[in-house]
Amino acid sequence: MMTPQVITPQQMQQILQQQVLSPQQLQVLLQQQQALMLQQQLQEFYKKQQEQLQLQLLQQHAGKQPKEQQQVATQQLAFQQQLLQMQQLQQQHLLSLQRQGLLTIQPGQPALPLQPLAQGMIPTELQQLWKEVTSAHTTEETTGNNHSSLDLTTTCVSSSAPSKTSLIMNPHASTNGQLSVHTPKRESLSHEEHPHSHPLYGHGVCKWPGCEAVCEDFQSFLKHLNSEHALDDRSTAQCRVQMQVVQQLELQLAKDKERLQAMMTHLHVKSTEPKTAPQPLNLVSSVTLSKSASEASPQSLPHTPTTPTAPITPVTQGPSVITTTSMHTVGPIRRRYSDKYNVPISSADIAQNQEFYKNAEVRPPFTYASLIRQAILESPEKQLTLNEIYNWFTRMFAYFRRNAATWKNAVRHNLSLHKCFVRVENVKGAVWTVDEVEFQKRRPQKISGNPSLIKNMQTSHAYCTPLNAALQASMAENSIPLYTTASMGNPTLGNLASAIREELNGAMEHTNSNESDSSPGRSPMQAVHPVHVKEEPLDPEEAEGPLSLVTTANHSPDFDHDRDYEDEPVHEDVE
DNA sequence: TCGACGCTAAACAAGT
DNA sequence: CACTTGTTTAGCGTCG
Repeated sequence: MMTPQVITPQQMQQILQQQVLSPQQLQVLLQQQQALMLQQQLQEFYKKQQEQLQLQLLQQHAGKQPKEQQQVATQQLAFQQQLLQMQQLQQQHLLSLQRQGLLTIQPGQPALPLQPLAQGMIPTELQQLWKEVTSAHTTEETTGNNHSSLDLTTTCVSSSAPSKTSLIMNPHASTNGQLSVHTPKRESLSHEEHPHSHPLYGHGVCKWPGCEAVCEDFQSFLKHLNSEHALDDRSTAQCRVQMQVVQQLELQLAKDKERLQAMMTHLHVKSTEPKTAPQPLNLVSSVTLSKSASEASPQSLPHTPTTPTAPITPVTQGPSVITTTSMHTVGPIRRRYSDKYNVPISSADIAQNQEFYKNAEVRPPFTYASLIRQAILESPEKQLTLNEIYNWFTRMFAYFRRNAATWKNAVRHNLSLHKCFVRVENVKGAVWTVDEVEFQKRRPQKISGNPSLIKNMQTSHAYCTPLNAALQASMAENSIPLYTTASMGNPTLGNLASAIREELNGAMEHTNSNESDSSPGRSPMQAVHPVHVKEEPLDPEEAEGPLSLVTTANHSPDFDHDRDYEDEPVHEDVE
């Protein structure tokens, strides 16, 4: 961690899951990783550019036209300068990274960024080539620079490769017109309208990449711009770098937008359809509810939209972009996914999607255990009677308003079977609580202890934007794979993420305040002592783990009103 | 192939 | 007796 290296996603996962780092450290780590990635990208770009230049030189080697000798000379010089400037640029970038504390470069550390320039680029050789070639040098490099120096700032970034970007954008621009807005014309217009809101000028500083020169006012900035960032080779090189950056970002954005669009389309169809198509495949066929309903019906029934948390892509399908949505066609996959990640649905998560589940007879992608746990944890006392659990199910999910015998049986079965559900004898009968120790105990083991599982997690998310480190830790803890930045674009995913964050915040507060919140010592486990404990002999490790209730602070007030505690007597006399 | 896991079905017991 | 609650077993499918 001291010596910055781009760590593998797996390593990142491990770090996150083992939680050996504090959130702050994680954040720093993430930023460092980003910086390093950027650095590597730059290097690659430089390499590419060099290769391109060489290629150009070679290609034009045959058809040399001894013309414009003067131009050749100047361009040759410019070329050399460009090399120098690129090196400078790299160093500047590195410096800025160092300045931000994102990168620490040891003195002895090999100068990463300078290598690509040095290798494969023998100046004399190139000069030779250049000499022979440059006459016909009408590459895009020059065509792209046919702007006034003042113009350059905007044209380079946004319009120097308009064909390319627009090509990328086209398919998506139509989906939501935001991208089409991003045209050079508009930008330059906006500059004219707001002359003092130059994108390269802000907070009295020139925002030219790697510059950061202080400019008292806008006029001095303009002067600086014209003098320091005139149309020269350095600016050109920098511009190209910026172009590359922008293109990559746009590409990424385009991908994400496409994904988002597909998801939204998918969800929209889903959320409206269910009502109009009541039980297309007769879910009521009493028996084999799950098989008929969740596996067969989806063909006509909307697939569960809840894929939100479905980051895994077990099904190899054509439209890779929408893998998460299409995987719902098969019930078992949903099941598998949900139980594997043991999705701890937070109140907020359900709240975000509650309308959908309430109205659409779509099977929620959560296991019974998860749902039961959620139901219990949502209750103020963190305990529910069986009937209350039933009510929660039917209230929250339209899907559970039919085939009661089946899923109720499943609920009872789960309650009895899973150690994490503890039956507690109460004044007015028995209530069910969640043994968080038990519940939390297993999942981390599952994940952290099983490398293959880690491997299976989507690897890219290790480089996601600096998410709240705590959030990531929470995700890891909850066995929820981290999401890529792309995935975060998904509204439902976002919901989940925010829900987790919310949950975590609550948990944090909970721990920080040392349970000194509204109900001190009101832990259900303390409130009533279980009279019935599942025969499971207590594992020695079971008692350990002060994390017990920490992650359960997901009680959402949003749902309090919704709960129908006919008679919530469980205001047990706790003290 | 095997074990773990979840879901469903069903039998059974005890209590209301 | 019917119903609810709770336990347990069995079979099946999926996944790693």
